[in-house]
Amino acid sequence: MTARPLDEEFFARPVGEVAPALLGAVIVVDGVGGEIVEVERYQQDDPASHSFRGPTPRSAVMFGPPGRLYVYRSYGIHWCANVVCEPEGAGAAVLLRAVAPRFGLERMRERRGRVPDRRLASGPGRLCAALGIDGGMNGSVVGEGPVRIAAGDPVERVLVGPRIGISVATERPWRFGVGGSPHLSRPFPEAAAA
DNA sequence: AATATGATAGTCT
DNA sequence: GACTATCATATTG
Repeated sequence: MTARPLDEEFFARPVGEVAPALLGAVIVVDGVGGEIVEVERYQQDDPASHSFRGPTPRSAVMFGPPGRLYVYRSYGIHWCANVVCEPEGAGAAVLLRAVAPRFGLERMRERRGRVPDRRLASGPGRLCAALGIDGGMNGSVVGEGPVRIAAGDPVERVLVGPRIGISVATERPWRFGVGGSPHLSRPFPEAAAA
């Protein structure tokens, strides 16, 4: 891989650009990872975002510099990982929802137990478990610590749809996926194409 | 295959 | 005191 590492400059752009651009990129944590195949976009003008009501102790990282990890606990059990976008203060981030396993498969299987490879990292909680991301990595700089993200091959078909697991702003089509990937957390409601 | 439910704890009102 | 940016298991068809 002669892949270009994605740095702060990449993530400083509008989250609406960064989110789909992250599809196909390769995330690796301590050598374990793969291709990003599903993400969601969040921003401050967004009732579903943790940044909606301004900075709080939890969401503070979202308002910090771009290119950092925002990790939070979900439903008391799981970890979910985002990458902060846009200039400092904006409160925008991209939630990493699914990865196609490519490196460190053995390690992922150890951490996830006996599940089919297609479900190793297909979901925000599963992804964090498989890659070993936890709250201790909240605020860490992508590219400087164990977490690396590199540009990947262009994605042939980008799927777009409503986000998962939220109860407000469901009309915003801010979930993005790699068309045809068997590693999506859930299928996209595809418009019938004939 | 689709739907239902319980686990579990931090965050905010 | 209510509400999650979820997941695994159980149940029903």
